[in-house]
Amino acid sequence: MTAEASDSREKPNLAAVAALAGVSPSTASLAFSGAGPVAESTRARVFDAAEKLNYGGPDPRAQSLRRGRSGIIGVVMEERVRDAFRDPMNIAMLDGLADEIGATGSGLLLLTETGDDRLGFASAPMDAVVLIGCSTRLDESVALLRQRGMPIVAVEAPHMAGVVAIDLANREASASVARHLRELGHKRVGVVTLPLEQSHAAGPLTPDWHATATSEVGIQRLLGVADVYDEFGGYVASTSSIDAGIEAGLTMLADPANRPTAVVAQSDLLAIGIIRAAEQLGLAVPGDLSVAGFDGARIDSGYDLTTMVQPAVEKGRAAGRAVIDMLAGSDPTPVTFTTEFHAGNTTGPTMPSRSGRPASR
Amino acid sequence: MTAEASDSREKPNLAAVAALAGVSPSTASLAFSGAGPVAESTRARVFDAAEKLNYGGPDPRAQSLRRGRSGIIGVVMEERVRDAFRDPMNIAMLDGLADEIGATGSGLLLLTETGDDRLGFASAPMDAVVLIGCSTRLDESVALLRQRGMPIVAVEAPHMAGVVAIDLANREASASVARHLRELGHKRVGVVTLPLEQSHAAGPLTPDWHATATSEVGIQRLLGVADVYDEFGGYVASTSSIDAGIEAGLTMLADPANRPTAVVAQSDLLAIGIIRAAEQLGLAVPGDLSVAGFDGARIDSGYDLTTMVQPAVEKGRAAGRAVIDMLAGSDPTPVTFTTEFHAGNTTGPTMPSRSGRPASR
DNA sequence: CAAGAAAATCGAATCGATTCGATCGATTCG
DNA sequence: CGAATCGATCGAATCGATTCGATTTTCTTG
Repeated sequence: MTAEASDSREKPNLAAVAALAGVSPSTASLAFSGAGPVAESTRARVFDAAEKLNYGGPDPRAQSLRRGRSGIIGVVMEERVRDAFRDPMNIAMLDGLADEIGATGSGLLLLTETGDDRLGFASAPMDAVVLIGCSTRLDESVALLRQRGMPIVAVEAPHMAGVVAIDLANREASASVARHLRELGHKRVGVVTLPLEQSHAAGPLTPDWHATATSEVGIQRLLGVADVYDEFGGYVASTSSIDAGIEAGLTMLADPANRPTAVVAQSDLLAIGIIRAAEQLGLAVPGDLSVAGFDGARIDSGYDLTTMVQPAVEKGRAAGRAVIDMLAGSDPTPVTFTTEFHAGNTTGPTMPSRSGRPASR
Repeated sequence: MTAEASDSREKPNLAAVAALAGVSPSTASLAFSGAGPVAESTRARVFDAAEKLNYGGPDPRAQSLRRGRSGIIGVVMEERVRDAFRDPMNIAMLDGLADEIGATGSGLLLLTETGDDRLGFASAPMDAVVLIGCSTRLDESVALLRQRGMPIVAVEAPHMAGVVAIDLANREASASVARHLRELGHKRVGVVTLPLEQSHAAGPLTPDWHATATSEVGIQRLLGVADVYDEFGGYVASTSSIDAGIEAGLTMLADPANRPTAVVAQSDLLAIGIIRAAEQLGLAVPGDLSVAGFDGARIDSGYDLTTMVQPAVEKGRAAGRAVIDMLAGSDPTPVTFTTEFHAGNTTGPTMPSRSGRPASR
């Protein structure tokens, strides 16, 4: 009986197609996948049957179970989508990642770690995971993933066993900027950092920041400045954005008697914000205040920002390649990228006779 | 024999855990999923066994086959990641989408339609697909998806049967801006459009644009201007970015004798670019040139841009809700959002005595 | 104390495909 | 002409879990 051939209500499966075409399911599978030898006439018959039944090809869910691969790479970002994508560095990294991953036919699954998702995101059918800009708060989830044998690549995260690290020489880079400012004669510098803790609370940098900070990037860049300056003021921004930079700037620069002559921002967005704040307060950049950034984001702002240019797209690429290597069975070597100093027009020598007395003792 | 209990090389599965715990696989499944009644002692035994075997919980691949759901929503964007995320509107939509989708425990699979991926992306294990800013070039892929019974939601795309549409009243919005400029006395206006064809080639708007254009958004916004002005010059930008706007501006404003007094840009990024171009050419905004944008992106530029504010996040949210509805079995009603006019300081009345004679005949 | 209800557990079918080894013809070669 | 080969196709096992209906155990209650 061919009764089931015209059963047009249920979703058709490969077996139904095979039955209609008069071949075995295995042959039909071969016809679709292209692997293995199938006679042209048979192939045609299978495709005809598929079209007749409105069959759209093998179910990816079943394929991924059988093959043990889903063709999906998870990308975990700490923040919500809106914030994560406001940062040009994240986008650049994602771009590089998408480039490499896309070439293998896989897709990127966006896993923003909002609230209670923490435990849940480990249950998505992915082949590997890339951690981008994540602090340590992911410990449990990562442990779960690793236990499952899932390849994990982390970009600029604290090192963890079994996790391939793609790093940036943040400390050295930050020290370079600090040295640049010292050479220009700056004695009083302020640092505006990326969020250091998962609370993302803004406020002055306290002396005991080291005890509570969890953000690897922020910590390293702070240490870089500390390598050059014994003392410096600081402000922790709530996020990497121009607005957060303005807020930080307005706070740091508020008191004329106690104002730094140079500010090191841990991102270009923050730096632009600080410049905006300076403008609002009537300070000239770099005349009254030098501002240096970090990233090399080339933000349209009317200034040529002094900054450390980091190869963000390359970082993403490297992460992608690491994932591909791991899925192929080989274990990739961790990579550490370096930055390049870019001298712009937002930093300059200290004015000899500006504020009364030099501040550092 | 309990020989297989200590087989520590292969990845453990639920059956192995159940065996070690001395229960049936079905009970073990119940213990993990939480559905169904399981005695506390049994649950503990199962979890112990799982830990002993290093079992990380049910395999998502198998779950998605059995359940028929993968917990993954595909997001198709026409451009590559880098370009797509440069546009604040895309990010805002994605944010709203992620918000709604994330609440259901699903994730977003980024499908940038680069090159030959066209056929491939239909084979990812997703439960539904959201098309964001896509032209008609996706026809084949969409047909394939629809054939497979996959729910499809399209934001501002040409309407297609079986695809839920989330729309914006682009034409009316664009007409509003045009009317605003007419009321200010502008006779010669220029339009800078988003890419109209998939080639993304930049260049002057030709009279026969209507014949080849495929980008719904660009078309509608052009028609809106045409509803108010019989004649206008135009330039097609290569993408929605400040740089593309600068390029367009420099071209359009190059010839002083044949220069519009007002420019309508189809995005805020383009508008900012045009203002920058005007500045470069020594034109004052809005003194010599009025510029209006579209989106309400609130880009930091020193200007308060006259623009149409669109609810981008809400659009994303609506798309998310539509997806959720469809997956729940009900069919959502299409939504059309409207924009709100924002009068900024980049548009103003025409100078009575600027260029010799009014241009339109 | 027996009967019925509720709770806990189990067996077996199922989701939809892939893939390895076996089978069956047809062709080729010695 | 018999044997070896190659191409095409098929059977059956497998991937790893979920879930429905059935069975057993436990707790009430008349």
